[in-house]
Amino acid sequence: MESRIDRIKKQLHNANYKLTPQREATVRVLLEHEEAHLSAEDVYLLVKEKAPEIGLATVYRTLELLTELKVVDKINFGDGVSRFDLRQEGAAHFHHHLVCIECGAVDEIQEDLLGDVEQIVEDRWNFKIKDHRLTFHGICWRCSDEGQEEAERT
Amino acid sequence: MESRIDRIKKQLHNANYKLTPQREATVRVLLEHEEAHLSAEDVYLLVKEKAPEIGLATVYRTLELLTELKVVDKINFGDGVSRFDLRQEGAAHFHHHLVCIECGAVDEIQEDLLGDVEQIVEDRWNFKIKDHRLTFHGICWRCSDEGQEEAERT
DNA sequence: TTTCTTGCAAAGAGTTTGCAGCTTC
DNA sequence: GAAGCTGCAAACTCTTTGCAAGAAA
Repeated sequence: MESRIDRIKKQLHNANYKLTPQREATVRVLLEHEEAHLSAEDVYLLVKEKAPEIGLATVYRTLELLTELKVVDKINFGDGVSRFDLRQEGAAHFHHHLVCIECGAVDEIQEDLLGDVEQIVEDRWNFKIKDHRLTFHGICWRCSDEGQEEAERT
Repeated sequence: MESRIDRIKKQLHNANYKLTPQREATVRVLLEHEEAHLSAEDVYLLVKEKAPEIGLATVYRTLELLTELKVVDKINFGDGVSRFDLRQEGAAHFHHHLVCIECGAVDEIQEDLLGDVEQIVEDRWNFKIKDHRLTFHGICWRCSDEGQEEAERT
């Protein structure tokens, strides 16, 4: 069976790029931290653990490349850094995020909840949708549970 | 009748801030360019036309203040700059955006299209929604009207 | 060889901060 | 006169770029 990294390798080759050791190390870090929403700096530090000679610029260049090939999505939660998310294979659209304003946790919603909404937007605004970004800000289940337990305990 | 700027002035006073000439000039620029999604630099240049002595830092500080008071929303379309949007008065939620990947235009959708979706998210993920950000990326009506040949050539 | 890729350091862009002077109450 | 606010310049953070050296086809 073909592994995920093999398929990414093919995608690179198809676009005339090589899967160098540095690029492979970067991709592996992304695969090993799929739901972590890592910043470039995060990725750099993690790659460095295995391949200490790598430079930050290479990580940036690799992430840019992967974004271009739509292997990852570059996202921005408004905290000043770009974060990178592996795109689900075969996913037509980008997944959604739940950002907790209490603890900062970011959860993912893989389901596409926007089918109807997109239809409306395309028809009513005559806008051909290629992708979307949907983020909810609020209180996650962990934080609202915590409050409750604490309330119950006392 | 009470003007919009009066209401903003009150909001400031309630939070123990003053509406200084510099702050007023900044707010006026925002009011005069409501759908423009101005960056801090844009605002600075526009304010400068009327009040040339103003400093960029003051504009940044004012925008930060207005964001804190929820008079404006700080948004980010992934192009490296923060943009500032006056919040509709009385709007429970933030409006949505259509970003054209051809020409870069940003249109607004004031309607709240997410009622059903939010209900699902709150129930299924046990997440208390406070706000949301929804942006569609695609081709706007202007570009699909005029740029058809170019799109087909590639 | 020729082309692509890398690491380093420097540069760049956007934003924030320290501080002395100025307003306002 | 204390507190808040401003303009300026310097500092800071994140990201990109120039370049010489290295790896791969």
